[in-house]
Amino acid sequence: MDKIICIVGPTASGKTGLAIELAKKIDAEIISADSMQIYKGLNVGTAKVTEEEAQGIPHHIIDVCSPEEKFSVADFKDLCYDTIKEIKSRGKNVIIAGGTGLYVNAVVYNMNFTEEGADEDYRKELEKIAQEKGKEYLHNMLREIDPETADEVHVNNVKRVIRAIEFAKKTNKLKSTHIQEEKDRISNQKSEYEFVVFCIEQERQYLYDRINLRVDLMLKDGILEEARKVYDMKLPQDNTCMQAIGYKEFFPYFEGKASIEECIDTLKKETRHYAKRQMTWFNNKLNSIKLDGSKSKDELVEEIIEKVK
RNA sequence: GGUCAGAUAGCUCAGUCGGUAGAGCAGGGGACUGAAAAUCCCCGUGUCGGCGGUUCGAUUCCGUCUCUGACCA
Repeated sequence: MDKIICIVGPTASGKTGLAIELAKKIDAEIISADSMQIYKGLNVGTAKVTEEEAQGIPHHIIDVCSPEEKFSVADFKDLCYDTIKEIKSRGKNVIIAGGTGLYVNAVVYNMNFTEEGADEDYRKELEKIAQEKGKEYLHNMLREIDPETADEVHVNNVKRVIRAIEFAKKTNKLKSTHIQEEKDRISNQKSEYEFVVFCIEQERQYLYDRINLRVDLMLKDGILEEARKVYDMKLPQDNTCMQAIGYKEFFPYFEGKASIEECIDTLKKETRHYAKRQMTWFNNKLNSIKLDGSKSKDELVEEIIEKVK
């Protein structure tokens, strides 16, 4: 099979299980497209596959960083293409499964990233400006450099404003120009691989019930202990691990500022909100074939194989 | 049984000195190229508990009923 099957869907929609069933059928290995499963030690909270669940199917791009390390889409894209090549060279099929929309798009649309990456020091500098002189001041800075991007990015979205200014400084190019070039390229140029994307859809209420239930199961599986470990690492606020859902929500409890019940409710809520954002992405930013999540795994596996033929 | 509160959006509540009402949360929609599980934007009509009365006009005042809570027996 030349095609590479991608399985996306919101959190708790059943991607992991479906990917494994499919992999067994078509002799494939799985690449995870998940920005948090990248990290070692974040297991229960990120719903990382267990050895038992994996049923011998190799999983890639999991546990490739330690919690204090930085990782980005660009890193993911390169690593993913290398991994695809490596799996293919062994004569195996490739399945990409994951919930990080941007990561999936980077691979499927073969997004180009510029040579220059993030400049942490410059970001800090710009953050300081935003704090001292205000978000409007920073946004105006961007407007002078790249008015088109300034129109696109809302004043309050400081992270994006910072990135756009940083982009212009580091690459000597405007972000708006780069994005436009990329859009033109994507519509003209084919990637070396053919990707077929499937998106699992679940009825909203059912998905939310599943999320709530899954959080309860995570508690039994020791998410609290895991969160405690992350808390004790005392990583800086802007560290990626500190942003993962399932950890930071318990910090108020560790600090005696909230009850455990309150933290659990927050965690469930944040997970629901996250699922909503994922659905928006998958519906609007990625072309996919929809899968009815209420069907059995076997039915879905058949459906996928049929459509990929 | 009696007294006193309360009953307004899915939830918690605010408010209208009488001119049919608004916050937070929940929920919904959206944006997205190196932090993306992040970050950011937009969205509030609901018999103002039921029935009567006063009034040009009641969710607001009065009566009564129902329900909930607290206290007294």
